Amino acid sequence: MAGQRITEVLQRRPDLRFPFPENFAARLSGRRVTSVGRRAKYLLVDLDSDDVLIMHLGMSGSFRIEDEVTGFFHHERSKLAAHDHVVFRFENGARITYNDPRRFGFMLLERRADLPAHPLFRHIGIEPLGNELDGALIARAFRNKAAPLKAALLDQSLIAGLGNIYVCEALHRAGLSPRRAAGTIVRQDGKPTVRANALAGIIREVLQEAVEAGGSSLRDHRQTDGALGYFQHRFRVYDREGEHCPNPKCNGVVRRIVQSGRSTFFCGECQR
DNA sequence: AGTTGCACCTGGCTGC
DNA sequence: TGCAGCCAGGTGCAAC
Repeated sequence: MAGQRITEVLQRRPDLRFPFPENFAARLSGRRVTSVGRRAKYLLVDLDSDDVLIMHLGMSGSFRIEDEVTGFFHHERSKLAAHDHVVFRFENGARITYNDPRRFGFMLLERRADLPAHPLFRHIGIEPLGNELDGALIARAFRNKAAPLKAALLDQSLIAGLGNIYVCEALHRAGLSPRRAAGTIVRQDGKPTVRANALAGIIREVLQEAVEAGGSSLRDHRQTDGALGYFQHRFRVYDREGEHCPNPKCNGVVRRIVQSGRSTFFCGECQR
């Protein structure tokens, strides 16, 4: 998308999770994309109109990118699949289609200058792959927190971008129980501990490995070029209920429990 | 203020 | 083969 001009936008229903903005297609058509970025799990597409297209994939959203030069759609221009909700066409002939069976994703348009104060972003925490994440940050964020570590790590207002899979994986690697109160891995005075420092490093490590592996293909996740991600083969606990704990020094079995309505996979033996 | 639970949807899988 | 029940990568919001 970056650098390309949007020639046409097809919006096939009035809403996803939220209603589309007024005149959505018209505000995008003819605009050039100046840059593409991300904040937490929100995709940010900057336009030369000073609007920003904010997109979120929810649980089941995906983009299909078809290049007129190499793809087949040149000959099947109008072929749309079930749950194809938005189609962007570009000056260079490429087409990007947003598909989302559950429609938990959304698209919004906001003025660039309004983003920092926008309700979606105002309370968003730090980027886990940025420079701010370290033991000291975790110490500050988790100090006096009674909520379980699982909930604290999923809380986007503390660290922005960790989802259910990567929280489970990070806690296993760190040897920390998802049920332990978050405040118990930091000192009363808010100074970092060995555990907090280690957890910060492990969070980075898990995310970097997952990105390098192209993400985790559960049912239908693909990279934008259609390739499958393969981080799911490196899961140590996620979706591995009943399997032996992969920690070679541990005789435990991976368990599944439910915390705040979400599945948590962990080993009760080596995660304390 | 901090937490929890529900709601939003469709589809895939399991077990009867 | 059909159908009910459960589960799924997320997060805004109402209710405690």
